[in-house]
Amino acid sequence: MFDALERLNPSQREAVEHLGGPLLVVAGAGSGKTWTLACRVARLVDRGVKPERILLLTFSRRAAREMLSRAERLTGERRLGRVWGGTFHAVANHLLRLHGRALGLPPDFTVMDRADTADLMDLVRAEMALGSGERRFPRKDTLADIYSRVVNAQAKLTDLLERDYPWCSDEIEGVRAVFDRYVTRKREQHVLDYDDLLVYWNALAQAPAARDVVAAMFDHILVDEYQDTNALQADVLAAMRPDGRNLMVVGDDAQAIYSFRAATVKNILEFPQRFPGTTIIRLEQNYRSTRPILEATNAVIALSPQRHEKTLWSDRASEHRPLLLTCLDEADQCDAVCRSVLEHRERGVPLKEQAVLFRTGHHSDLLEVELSRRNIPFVKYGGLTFLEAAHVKDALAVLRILENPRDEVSWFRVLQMLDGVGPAGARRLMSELGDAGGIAEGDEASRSPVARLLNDEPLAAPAPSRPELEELRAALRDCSGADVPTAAQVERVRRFLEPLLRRRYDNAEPRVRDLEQLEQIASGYPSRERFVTDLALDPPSSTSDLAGPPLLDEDYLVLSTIHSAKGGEWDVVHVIHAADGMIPSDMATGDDERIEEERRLFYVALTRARDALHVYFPLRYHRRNHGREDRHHYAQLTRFLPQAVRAMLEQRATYADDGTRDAIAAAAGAGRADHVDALLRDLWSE
DNA sequence: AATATCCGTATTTTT
DNA sequence: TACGGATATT
Repeated sequence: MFDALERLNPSQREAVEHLGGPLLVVAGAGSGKTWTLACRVARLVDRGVKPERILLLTFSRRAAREMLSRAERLTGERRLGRVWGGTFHAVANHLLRLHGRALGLPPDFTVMDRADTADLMDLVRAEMALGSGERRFPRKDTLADIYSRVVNAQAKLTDLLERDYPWCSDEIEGVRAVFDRYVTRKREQHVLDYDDLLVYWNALAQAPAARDVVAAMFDHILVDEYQDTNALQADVLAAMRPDGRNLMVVGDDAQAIYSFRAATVKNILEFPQRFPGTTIIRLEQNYRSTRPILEATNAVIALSPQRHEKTLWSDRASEHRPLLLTCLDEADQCDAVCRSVLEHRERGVPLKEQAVLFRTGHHSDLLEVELSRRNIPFVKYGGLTFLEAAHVKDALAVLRILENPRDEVSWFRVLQMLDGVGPAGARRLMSELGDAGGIAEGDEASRSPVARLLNDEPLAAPAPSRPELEELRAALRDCSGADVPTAAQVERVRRFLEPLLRRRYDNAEPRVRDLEQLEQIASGYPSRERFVTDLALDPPSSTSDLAGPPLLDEDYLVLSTIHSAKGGEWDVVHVIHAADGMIPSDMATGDDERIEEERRLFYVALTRARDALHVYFPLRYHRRNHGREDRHHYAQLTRFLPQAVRAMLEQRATYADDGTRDAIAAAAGAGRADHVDALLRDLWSE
């Protein structure tokens, strides 16, 4: 412990040792933030603070685990597992199961994920016949977006619609009505959405009866990645620690990349005003990257018009500048990445110490195919669609009606899987089940919809659905026994679903295998409740989470969306698709705010590199789903690498310098006039 | 009247 | 792949 403290620089040590008033640590990329937090936790315990009285709020459960295991290595104590570590949402879930009763919240609530939220919105939207008028009304995903932003930003609907959704402003009455009904419905059903978790925590921390109990549970609160928290989360913190005593937040406004989740850098910028007496510490020495890499990344963020009040420096000398590699097209880019990865491996950098980063999940599709072909193992973080696949949601819906028979969205889903049952039929069956008292008060156990199904009560189901309905009954019955392990329940549900999947899909095999995978995941859980809650709050974040342990001792390359790479670092980082339209994503090119967020995103990607940074730019993109095979268009290098920044990079191309290719390179990389010529050429090049 | 099915379109990032 | 809208089928 003592050793570790010696190795800290003075600012880091101050952050570790600070006691008393509120503390804001502005920690630049690679400035040893995680290490400092881990040291602080270790030091607090060393001083006699009980681990279970420390609350460590992080951006992901992975980050909490990582920090706590470092702290354990420091103190040599195993007890740090008792530190309350995790996301705001996961911590809220635990606190509300313990103390939610004080707010009249049933302790057996279930948690809805984003898709469920949208589905419930859609149910309400359809009931109120809002989609069928002659005017267009926001879709379910838009409604869910708006709702979530209003709650998380603690904004007025009117203002938010005007500012961020002007095309929906005219429908404000309808939107309001949908929200009202949506809230009523989820209350009746004992379900909480993500936003509710924070809202209720906030209420709990302010409720006269509960306030003292909940706030008094913790002696110290530490928050990581504070630049990516939202107004509601800041309110929760203020409610837990009105005077900011023993409250520490760490973050970097230059790395704010979650405004789409209503996060706001205001939280970190205005922290000192909100908590008077704040001590501010800046961590400006970068230990991660070599000097040439840091110079380039500093240059990238310097072009941001917002002020970032710090300058990072490094004393890690190196001759190697970051590489900007121009490739012919995506296939060429894949080839270049694979070759570079293997070269680095030959020179002693294991695959695990290398990462390929990209803007969106599917940017790695082609690369994944190529890696498999060349037998290079990899895991992918972010952009996973596993839980979004219809058949996985179907399976989970069955488990969820067992867990919470009032869960309307799940019922709706399950009933529609039956042959001949569509939205209208599902609605009718539900009211038939519900009328008997399922949703009403009273003797719930015997009258819930599940109970009625189990009791073989007759239902007016359409003829083709009858046999499947009987199968569903059998499956529910088998799963609701007293000691059926979670994995066995998933297995039973899979057996029920298999024939339905084969009926619905041409090639059901991969889907059935997905359900086997789900069974694998379930086998790690002690209860169905923990399983369904965890899938909502801490879904598998990587393909290795899905594959299970066998991969763990092997070496594998890391593929990750930039968002999921937050907080990570690797010896060698490959950033692919450095083209306008990819980064910045053409979904985000509307207003300056969003462009600036894309710039920070690019900055986050670049600053993950310790020793080597390679940026790849494909000149041509083939338009796949667009009829003709060899249609393509020329890309422009990302606007975040203008000439002044490029001068700090080593620029190369994958191809030999013959005239034609030079011309293409110039056209795509340089001025707009040339770009126009390239577009012209595109007209006859096919 | 309700469901199945086909076709074209548009697909960010995540608790 | 999911959806919205249209048409075909039960």
